[in-house]
Amino acid sequence: MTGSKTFYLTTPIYYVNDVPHIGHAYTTLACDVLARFMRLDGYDVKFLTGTDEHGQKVEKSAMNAGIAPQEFTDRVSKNFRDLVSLMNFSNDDFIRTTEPRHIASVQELWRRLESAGEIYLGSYAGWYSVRDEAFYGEDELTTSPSGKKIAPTGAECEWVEEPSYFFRLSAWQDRLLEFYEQNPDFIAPAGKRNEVMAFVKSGLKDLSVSRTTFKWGIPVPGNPDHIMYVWLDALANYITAVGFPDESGEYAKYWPANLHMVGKDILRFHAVYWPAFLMAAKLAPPKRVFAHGWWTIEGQKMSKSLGNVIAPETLVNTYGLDQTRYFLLREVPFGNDGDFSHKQMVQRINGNLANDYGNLVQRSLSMIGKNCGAAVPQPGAFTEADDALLGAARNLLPIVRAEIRSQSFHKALDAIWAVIGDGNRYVDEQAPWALKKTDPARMATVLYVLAETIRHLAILTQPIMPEASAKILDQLAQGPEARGFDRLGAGGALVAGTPLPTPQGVFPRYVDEAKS
RNA sequence: GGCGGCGUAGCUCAGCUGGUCAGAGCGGGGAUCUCAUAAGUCCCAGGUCGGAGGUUCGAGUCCUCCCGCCGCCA
Repeated sequence: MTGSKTFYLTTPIYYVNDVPHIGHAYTTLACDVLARFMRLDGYDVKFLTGTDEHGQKVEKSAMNAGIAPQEFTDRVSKNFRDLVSLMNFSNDDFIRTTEPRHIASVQELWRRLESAGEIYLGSYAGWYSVRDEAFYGEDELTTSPSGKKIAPTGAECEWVEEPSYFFRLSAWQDRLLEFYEQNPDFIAPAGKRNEVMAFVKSGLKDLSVSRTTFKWGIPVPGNPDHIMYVWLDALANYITAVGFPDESGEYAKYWPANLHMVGKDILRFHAVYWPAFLMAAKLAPPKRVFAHGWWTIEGQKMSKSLGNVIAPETLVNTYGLDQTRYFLLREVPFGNDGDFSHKQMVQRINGNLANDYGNLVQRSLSMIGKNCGAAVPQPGAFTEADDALLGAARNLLPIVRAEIRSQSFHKALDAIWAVIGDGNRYVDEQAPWALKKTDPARMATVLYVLAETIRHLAILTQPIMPEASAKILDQLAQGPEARGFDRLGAGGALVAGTPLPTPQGVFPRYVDEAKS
């Protein structure tokens, strides 16, 4: 699988203290589907995910748990590694920001920024609330009767000044705008791109990139009183994972990244700060950042207080793994916010998966099993209808490829499902059960066309639903070597006479227990 | 407050540079095949395309204003 075509994509590194929820699963799922697709399409793919393990809050949580920060993160980062196996993610690496490779990488990045004159030592001053651990702007504060400054949260603030290193972000405003202009696909969706550009146009201030108020982080080279700003630390994981500061090897092969997938809340860091850091360090910026949306649950925002946070495990256990993967990418145009509801999930499972896809496979394969000696039937000459269906199936790859590459997963699925619909219509029109008595040879041709169509569908649904698609391909006696996209089209066509196993249902209907 | 977006059939939404653009899916109603997971297929929605003006031979599709949502920024 080594070739000149490479594709490097990343999820954000997840804040290690979080408990994985549907949002984390969604982000990584989108990347997983893209990664699997590109691999099947012949690319040399590197797919990275991981955990962000530094910062004051981690330090405190560890203290509360009565253990050292490293031990604490070792423990909780497992939650995210478990998510990988739960969701059948195919990442090639799992990075943790506490790893030595990362510390070396970030410190080298710092040195390059510093030697390029992009970092200077100044002081960070402002109204600080110890209780909130946050700075507030003068205009956000109110004054109490006793003359104290009060934050919107009601916390008392004090004026503090601490030495801090700054990154000359203000100097990058014009170059960033130029970069956005020259790379119109750098930020997606388009609406988000406009927001980012408006933000940059409104003026950038130099960015504080070190703190002296906590210790759990990566020390600034040459001045260990300072701990690096968490985002500088976190963002650099993307180059750490390809071997930076070694710029040969994987770095040369994979960098710049083809895609950073992020939630919309962290777009600014990836679309403004990150390219600025990289360009300032004379490194190439990534090619694209995609900001996806949020999920609500049954119409309500997910929140701990409402108690409606959905664990990915719950979804998988309730509805099935591939069903969950399918739903998340089919239900909502990728990039938009979406709502998860039990009703819609059941609708998708029973309508799209069981009735449309599953049933097409089952009715076709079962007729072959019963009427064609459990082997791939011998086709005769193809009719116009046969060619139409086969043509639709064989033309799917370029359509699906274009959609997947632009992260329009829902459109890719729409295109595949259009052919599934064609397939079901074809069965009705050709009525092979009637041909069985009148024209067995024609029946064999019809069933062959169906099997060959299903082969295409199953190969193409592998990235979204790896397990279910594999089951279908098993039933067509297509081994692992016959499942790449290079086998799509007439060249990889099923060979008549190939013995087939007894077909089994792949997408069971979901029956609501409450109603039965 | 500034900038941007949105408001199209019950629901979720497609509709690029103005003239088959009044559509799809789901729900709902009706018909039908019987191979299949009580699955499939076919037909039916008369929605002033948020409101009011304007440009044009002609506007969901462009302009202005208003109303209602949402995002980003301050």
